[in-house]
Amino acid sequence: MDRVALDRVATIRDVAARAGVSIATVSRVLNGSGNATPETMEKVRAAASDLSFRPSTIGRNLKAARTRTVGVLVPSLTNPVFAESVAGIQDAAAEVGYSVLIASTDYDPARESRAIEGLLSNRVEGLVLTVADADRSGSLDTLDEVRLPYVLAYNQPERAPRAHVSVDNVAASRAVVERMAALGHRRIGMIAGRFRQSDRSRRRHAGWQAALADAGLPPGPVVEVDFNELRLAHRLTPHFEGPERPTALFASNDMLALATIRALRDLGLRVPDDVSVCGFDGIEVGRLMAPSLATLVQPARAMGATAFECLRTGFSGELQGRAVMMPFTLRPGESLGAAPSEST
Amino acid sequence: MDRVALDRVATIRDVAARAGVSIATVSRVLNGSGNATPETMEKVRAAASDLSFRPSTIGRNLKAARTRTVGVLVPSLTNPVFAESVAGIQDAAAEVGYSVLIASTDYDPARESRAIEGLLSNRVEGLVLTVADADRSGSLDTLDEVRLPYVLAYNQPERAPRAHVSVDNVAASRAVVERMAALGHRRIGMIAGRFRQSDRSRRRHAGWQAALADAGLPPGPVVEVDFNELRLAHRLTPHFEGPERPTALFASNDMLALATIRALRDLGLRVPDDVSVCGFDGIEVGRLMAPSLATLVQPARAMGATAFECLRTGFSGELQGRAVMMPFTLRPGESLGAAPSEST
DNA sequence: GTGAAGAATGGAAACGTTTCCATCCGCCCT
DNA sequence: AGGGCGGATGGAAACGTTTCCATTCTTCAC
Repeated sequence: MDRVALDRVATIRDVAARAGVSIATVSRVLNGSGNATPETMEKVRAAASDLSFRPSTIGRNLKAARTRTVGVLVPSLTNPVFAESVAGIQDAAAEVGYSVLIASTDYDPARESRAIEGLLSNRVEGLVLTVADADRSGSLDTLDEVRLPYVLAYNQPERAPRAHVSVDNVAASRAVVERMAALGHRRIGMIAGRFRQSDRSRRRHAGWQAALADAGLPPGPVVEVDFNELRLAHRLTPHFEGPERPTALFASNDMLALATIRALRDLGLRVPDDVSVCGFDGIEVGRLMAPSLATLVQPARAMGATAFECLRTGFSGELQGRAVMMPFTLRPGESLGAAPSEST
Repeated sequence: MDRVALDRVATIRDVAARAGVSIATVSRVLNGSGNATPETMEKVRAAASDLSFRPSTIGRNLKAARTRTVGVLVPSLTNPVFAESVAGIQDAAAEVGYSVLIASTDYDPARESRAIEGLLSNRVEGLVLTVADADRSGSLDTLDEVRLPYVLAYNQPERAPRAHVSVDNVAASRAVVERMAALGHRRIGMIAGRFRQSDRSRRRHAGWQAALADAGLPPGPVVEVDFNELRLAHRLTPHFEGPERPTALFASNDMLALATIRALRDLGLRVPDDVSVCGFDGIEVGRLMAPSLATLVQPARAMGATAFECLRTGFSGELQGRAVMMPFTLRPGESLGAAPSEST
C-alpha cells in the first residue's frame, strides 16, 4: 500500500525519489539520451508508470527555450475552407512532433491583434495565418518587427514581399470566367467580398475583369458584400430586373456562392436554368447539395500542410518573399450550365 | 542609438536593466500588483514598450502552477457542428481570460489517446471533449484516473455518470419522427452512424424506434454507415426496390443527411416529392442549399460555451455526473414534406 | 528629536525540466 | 600491479516568471 497519496501531478522529482535515483537519471532514461543500466532503466520506468508521470511541457519548454509549437490564425473556424486548412496544418505538424495553437478572429481586427499577442506570449516558433488584407495588416507588421517567421495561407499580397502559400487567384478566376464564356454566357456578374478588406477578393475580381476583357465581353454587375452577410436577395434584385440581367454569377468564395444560389431561388430564378453560379474554394459540402456547386477548387488541406512545411523548413533560412503557388482545378457542378438559349 | 541589438526575445531581466530597477519591480508594475512611484511605473512601462516585452506565458505558468488553459478534443474540425461548438468554447474562454488548446482525432482511437497525453502534458486545467462512445472510452478512464475535470459535449453517456452537455437525444429524435408521422409518412427509415461507435447514434436510434412504436408504425429500414462514408447510393438501393420503400428517412446527423439526399438524387428519386429527409445537428449550410435541409437543431455554439462554463465553475466543486440538457428545435426545411399521396 | 508606521524597492527562492560537469567505479591493457 | 579509460550516475545551474521577505527611506505623531 502506498503511504504517499499526494494529490498533485507527479514531477520528475517524485519519480526520482521512488526509483531511488537522481532526477538527471530519470530525465536521461525517459528521453533515451545517455546511457543507463538495464536495471536502472527498469526501475525508472516502473516508477514513472506507477505515478503516471507525464513530463511537464511547461518545464521542458522553459528549459529548452523552444516550444515546438506553431500558431495558426484564421478568420473563422466555421468556414469549412479554413477548418480544412487547419486540419492540414495539424496533420503536418503532428508528423514532425509539433503542436498547434489555434486562434480565430471572426474578422475583428481587435481580436486579431489580441490573438497575435497571445500567440507571441506563448512563444510559438512561427505562424501560419490568413488575414483580411496582407498588404496592410498591423498584425503582420508586428510579426515583422519581432522577426517571427510566418507564412500566409490563402492571402496573396500584391505589394509587400511576404511569404505565402496560395493559388494564383487571378489565373484561377480567369479559368472560371473562360469556362462560363465557353458555355455561352455573355453577361457574367460577380459577387465578391469587400475589396477593401480582402486581397483575395481583389485578385479574384481582377481575374474576372481580365478574362472578360480578353473574351471581348462587357463586365457584368459587381456586388460587394460583407463577410457575414448571408441574406443576399435584396442585393441581387436590382440587377435582375431588366432584360440585360446576367446569366452567370461568379462568387468569390463558396459560402457566398451558396448564399447566392439561395437568394436566386428566393427571387424565383432557377439555377442553372436561368442563372448559373460558380464558387471559389471547393468546400466538400458543395458536392453534396443539389444542385451540386460548381467551384474552383483550392487544395485546402494540402495548402495548410504546405504552409506549415514552408514555415518549418524556413525556420533556419530566409522566408522573406517566398511564395508557393498551389495547383487549382475547376470542379464542374450542376450549378453551372449552358447559357439560356433565348439569350444567345 | 541602441548599442544592444540583442536578437532574442526580451525578458523581464532586460526590462529591469533598461529601466534601472529590479525584476520584482518590473513584475509588480506590469501586473498592477503592489505599489510603485509614478516615475518608476513610467520608466518600467517605457522600457517594456521599447523592448516590446511580452511576458512569457511559459515562465508565468511554471511559477504559478496553473495555466488558465482548457483542452478541447473533437473528432474533426471539418464537421461544422464541431467547429461551431469549438467557436463557442473559444468565445466563452476568451471572456474570462482562458486559452484553448484544440486537438482533433479524426475518429482514430490512437490519435485520441495521443492527443489526450499531449493535453495532459500541457497541464490544461480541464477538458471539453466529444468522444465516440462515452460509456467505453479509454481516454475518459485516463482522465478519471488523474482526476482532471472534464465535460462531455454532444455525448450522452448511458451508464457512466459523466458530466455532459447535450440535448435529450431520445426526445429530439421523437420530435423528428412525430413530425414525419404528422406529415403522413408511414414508412420511416433511419440512416445512422455505427451504433458500436457512437452513443449519440444509439440514442437517436432509440428515440426513432420509440416514436414509431408509439405511433403504431412499423420500423422502417436502418442503414448503419461509417463516419467518413459519403457515397451512400449503393447502401440505399436495396431498400428502395420494392413498393414498400420508405417515404421518409431520418439521418442521425446533418452530414449524413446531405449525403443521403445526394444519394437519393443519384438513384433518381426526388426530395421531398418521393422521399423526405430530415437531419440532426442544425448546421448552417443546411439553410443555404436547395432543397434546404430540415433538421433537428442543437444550439452548437451555446453548447460549447455552456460546456466551458460548467467546467470552469465546476473546477472547485464536484463535476461528477452533472448533466445539462440544452433546448432543441425542429427547423423545417424543403427536404421534409408531406408523404407522397399515392402512398397514403 | 525619537520612534513607529508604511510605502517603495530589491534579493532570492521556487516552479519542472534538461544538460553540463564532476565523481565514482569497474575493467582492460601493458 | 598500476594506470588509464569509459560507462553510470549525481549535483547543480539555467530557463522566465511571481512572490515572500527584508531592507531602505519617507513621513508623521508624540
